[in-house]
Formats: sequence, C-alpha cells, structure tokens
Amino acid sequence: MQKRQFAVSEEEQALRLAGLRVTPQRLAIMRYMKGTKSHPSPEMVYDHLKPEFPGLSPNTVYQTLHSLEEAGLLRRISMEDNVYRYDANVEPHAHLVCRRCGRVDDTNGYLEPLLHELLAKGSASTSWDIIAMDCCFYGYCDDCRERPDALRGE
Amino acid sequence: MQKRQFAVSEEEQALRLAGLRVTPQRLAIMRYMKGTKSHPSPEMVYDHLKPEFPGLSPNTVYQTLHSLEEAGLLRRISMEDNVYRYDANVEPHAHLVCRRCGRVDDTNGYLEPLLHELLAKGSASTSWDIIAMDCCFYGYCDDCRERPDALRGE
DNA sequence: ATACTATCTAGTAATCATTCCTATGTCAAT
DNA sequence: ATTGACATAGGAATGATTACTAGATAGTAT
Repeated sequence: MQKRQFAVSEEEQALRLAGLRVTPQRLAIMRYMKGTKSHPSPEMVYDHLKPEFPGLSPNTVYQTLHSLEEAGLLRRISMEDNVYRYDANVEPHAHLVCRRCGRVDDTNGYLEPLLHELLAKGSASTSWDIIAMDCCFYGYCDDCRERPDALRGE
Repeated sequence: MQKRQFAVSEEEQALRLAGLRVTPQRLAIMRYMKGTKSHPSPEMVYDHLKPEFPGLSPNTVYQTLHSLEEAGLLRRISMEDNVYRYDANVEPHAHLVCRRCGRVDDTNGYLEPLLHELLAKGSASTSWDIIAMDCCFYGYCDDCRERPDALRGE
C-alpha cells in the first residue's frame, strides 16, 4: 500500500510555505479564490462560505484575505466603487470592469506583452521606486450592453 | 475705455457650458483643482477651502466634485486605499501612487503613446464596450524611498 | 498522548468615507 | 423685483473596513 495517508493539498502547502497556520477557514477561502474568476470582494467570499461555516465572521474573511495578500498568494485590486476585490491570479494582467453590474473579468493574454512593456517603461521614466502596476478598463459587459434599460436612454 | 466690466473667468465659462449654476463654492473648487497637481481627495479639497468658506460643508464638496465629473471637467480616480481622488487633467495619462505617503503624481508624457496603444488594443481584444481606462503605478516616491524608517527595515 | 503558547477566530464596537434627507438659501430667467 | 429651480449646509444614515478582546485551536515541545 502507498504511503500517502496525508495528502497535502496545494493550498495547505502554500499556506505552510508562507509561514501561515493551516485552518479550515483559510483552506476554504483559498480554495474558493483559486476556483473563481469573479474577483470576489470580502463580502462575496463571506456569503459564499457562510453555509459551509455557519460561525464564520466577516472579520475573519477580511483578515485572511489580508494575510494571503501579504504572503503574495492573492492580489488586492481597487475598482471605482471603493470596494476591495481579490484575485488569485498574481501574474500581471489587466481588468475589465462593468460600470453597470460591477462584474470584473481578466483581459486576455493578448495584452500581456504590452503590459510588460508599460511597466518597464513606466519604471524607467520616473525616479520613483515602482513595485506594482494596476490597469483597469471600464465599460459595459456583454449582458449589460444588450439591456438598454437604465443604461443610457435608447 | 474697454468694455470688459464682466470679465468671465475660464471656470465660469466652463460651468455655464456644462449647464451648471455658477456659485462661489464651485468656482473656488474648480480654481483649486485647476491649480494643483496633487489629485486631491474630497477631504483635501474641503480642508483647503474651509478657511475661505467657513460655512462650507463636506457634502457640498462631494456633490460639486461629482457634478464636475459628470460634466467631464474632472476625472475621478480610485487608488488602493478606497478614497476617491479627482484630477483636473482629463487627458489620458497614468498615475504614480506612493504606498507610504499616499502622494499621487502624473506620469510623464513619454508613456502616452503606449497608453493610447493599450486602450486601443484593449478595446479591440474584448467584446465589452470600453469607455475608459485607468492605469496606476505603485511604489515609493523620492521622499519616502530615502527615509528607511518604517519603510522596510534597512 | 499532553501540555503549552502563539496565533486564529468571532463578536461587538468603533472608524472612516460617502450618501441620504431636508430646510433654507441663492442663482438666473422672466 | 418675483419666482422657480437648483445649491448649500447640517445632521443623520449607510456601508465597508478596522480595532479590540475573549475564547478556541494549530503547531510544537514534552
């Protein structure tokens, strides 16, 4: 028989590597973040996990997301509505933000070279120490564009 | 003698063109916004004008900035700290944000062609209706980089 | 296995930016 | 000058986030 009694999940490993304790809440939050492309806000994370963890506190979600961000496992992004959102994709990429429904998508990889160039040239063109870049496109997603109601007359 | 009794300021003209009423508060806010490069938050605008307008309400500042933004005279930008900031420079350009002191500068014009290209390619590479783009560089400004205290050890 | 200790969680209260509500005041067209 | 629509100011309300704290739990040494 194989010696794989303690199958250590990818998430658990990442937590340990970051020097963070492994708790059920953290594992669940990480699993959710890794499995979604919707760039959830703390509130969305909380709502999603509340059924699984009835005693979960919003506070824990805030703190966990913050710890994971500090550990480099998540990226925090700020949109126009002053609500934080988190992204498990740490690679440099830009975001599409819908002005109507608030949805946030990733831009496709096609832009990546340009983003790298922008970061490089941006860093080179200033005396500041640049350590990160964030780029957002604002507009209307496919769903919202097709529904003229409450959009812009027409 | 010349017939220039009613020297209409640039700001007044812009307000009228936008269909907004001309009030002392609005003129003052516009003047301040045009004269600064510091991308003030509503609070900063309020603090700056309070001496001149002892009765000024933060509310008025919020509303006025909002009206001016809707009229296209200002641009609202969102940084990492979930505090709104406003920019009288409506031309497309990116921002430098200091992670330590919060200062916000404009990037120099050198990046403009790249930003235009990014907006064009970004719009072309998605089915969404893109109407705006925002790009921020995060790091440490000259002052904060030179002061190691509370920065990052060293 | 047990005990210990640092860290984590949850719950409440506090904070901060922003918006809502409304009475009063003011601009500008007649 | 009169008037009606829009602005302002002030206080209360909202909503996201953080602070504080007591109790629970993970990880480690025994």
